[in-house]
Amino acid sequence: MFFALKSQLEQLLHQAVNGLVGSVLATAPEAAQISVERTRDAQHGDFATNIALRLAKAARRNPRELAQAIVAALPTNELIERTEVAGAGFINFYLKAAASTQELARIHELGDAYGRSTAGGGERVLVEFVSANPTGPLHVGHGRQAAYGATLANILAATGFAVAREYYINDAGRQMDILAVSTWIRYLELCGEALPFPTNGYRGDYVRPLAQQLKGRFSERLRAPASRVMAGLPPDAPEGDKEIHIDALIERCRALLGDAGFQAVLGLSLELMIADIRDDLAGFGVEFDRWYSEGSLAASGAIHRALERLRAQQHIYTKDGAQWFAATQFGDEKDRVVVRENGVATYFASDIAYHLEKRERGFARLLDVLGADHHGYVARVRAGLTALGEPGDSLEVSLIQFVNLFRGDEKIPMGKREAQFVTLRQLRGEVGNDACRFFYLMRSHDQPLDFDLELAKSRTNENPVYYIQYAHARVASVLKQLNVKGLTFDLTEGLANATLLTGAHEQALVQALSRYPESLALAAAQRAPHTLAHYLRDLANAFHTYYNAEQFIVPEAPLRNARLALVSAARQVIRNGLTLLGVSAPETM
RNA sequence: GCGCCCGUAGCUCAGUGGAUAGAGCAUCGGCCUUCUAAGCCGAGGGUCGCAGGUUCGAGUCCUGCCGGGCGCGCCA
Repeated sequence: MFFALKSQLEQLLHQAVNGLVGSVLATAPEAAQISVERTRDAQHGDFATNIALRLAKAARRNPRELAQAIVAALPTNELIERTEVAGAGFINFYLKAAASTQELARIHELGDAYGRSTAGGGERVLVEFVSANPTGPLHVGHGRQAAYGATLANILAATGFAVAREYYINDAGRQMDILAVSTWIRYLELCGEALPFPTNGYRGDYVRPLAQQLKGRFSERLRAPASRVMAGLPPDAPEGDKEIHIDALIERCRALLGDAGFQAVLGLSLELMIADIRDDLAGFGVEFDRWYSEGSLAASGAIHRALERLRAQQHIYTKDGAQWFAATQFGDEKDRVVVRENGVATYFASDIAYHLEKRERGFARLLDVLGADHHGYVARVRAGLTALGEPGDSLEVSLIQFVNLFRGDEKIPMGKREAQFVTLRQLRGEVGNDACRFFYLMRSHDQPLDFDLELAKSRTNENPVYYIQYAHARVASVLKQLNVKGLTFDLTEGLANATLLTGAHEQALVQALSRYPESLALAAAQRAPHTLAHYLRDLANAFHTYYNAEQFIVPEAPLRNARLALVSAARQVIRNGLTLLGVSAPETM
């Protein structure tokens, strides 16, 4: 069984502290309190714990005195060189060189699996992300959600959770009707009809190919004369109301095409939009286990069942002709409509049913990745789950702040209308997947992101993504040079001579490598992929510093192999980390 | 008005209640005859928005204020 250095020390500390219960300590402290941390300054050793400071008050002891007692109770261990009590009552751990060599051997032994853990205990987690309406192509904001969700799912899977990735398709409701009408109007134009495009329709160019496909499949069988389409319709904006106008247009479309015809237009539009989104995400390295249709919830009766359960618990009441869920009783700020006056269930009703269904499928933890503008939604969905008897904390939401695109100093407007550069596909095409994923991930998700296209495209030292990839490529290049010189790398000899790696840069690099499992665990626990990006930057820095300070391919075989064992371990860890981020680890650059 | 997120170096941002607050960029000065200079080394640069509070200890937790972003539909 593999344990990271940090958890090995924590186990020792755990034993020591529990050994003092009954004598020095009255009661055993919570396990979470017993932790060790990396020191910031080598003066304080490799790891340190503040446990004595935390327990001093309850134990009615001087912190330093308590620290001494804990140190005395610490089991001996082959990793620890010495311990000391320092400052206000910290316990500092100094590790033996053997700890470094042991870690180096582990990296080579475990390879791609180095850093992985079973911390999640196989808990089933459903990560739902992107879930953008299929009424248009994905934009740069969705890209950030895609990068975050996919990477978080990777990180959770690597730390022992049973992860499923899901995209919820909002394929029911009025927005889809509007898409269908938009396609149809463009289709009529292709057929030669002249008619105004509705103000509230989807005006983007992406609708035209949908119309072309429609015409290819149905020829002119769905054609209606413009005069019949427009006859007697309430006026569009600016004279009239654009909402009333488009609703009337939807009804006219249904009347002229019949339900089957309308469904054909809608179905094809939806199918093509989803295909486009799926293709875009796949091209971005983002795959889902399931694409879940909102419409299927109504069809399967899931919405009806969820509402019946709420009704049975007396959590639904009628007011103004609509049915309301008493969300305020479960922590929401106001009650919410679940069935409108016209008898149609709301989007929120679908969402309750969907989240309930996720729980029924056996997911212990529901992790929703949403745009920051959806934050008002969290309380009501949680209220719904709670009312249905599900634990409120089984739902966890990561809110992803907005993306501002810049070209140098110039901000690119993101208006829906004629914004010239808004889609994820265009962004990927311009800056490339690697820079794209990395830029999305290098900032904390709860911080708005300024995405500078010039910077992301630049192949210079200003661009952080290449810095990490370059470290990886450099190792590959060193090993290539080795072959050119007619030498081979003997890993066994390298590991056997790892004690030769005593230089400051070598120690720093080993230390950076051994932090990887901790970094991964932290990224998982905090749902914070950006911490992994920062870690990889630090690791690359330790490598580049070493690279510039020492020659690896030296004449003496033992030292050469030891150094190659070290740098190839660095290559392995960089690759492991970049893979989780969805960034490639190139052999050459 | 209410709710959520945020305020840290000139700029963009890290910073799981812990020891002297850190990176990158920008600025200035060094390093290629040597495994890829997309690299390395060094220097300067801070009232962690403001004011209280909790704590042995606060950039981090609590309250208030100031400033910014987002949200408050029988839309999705």
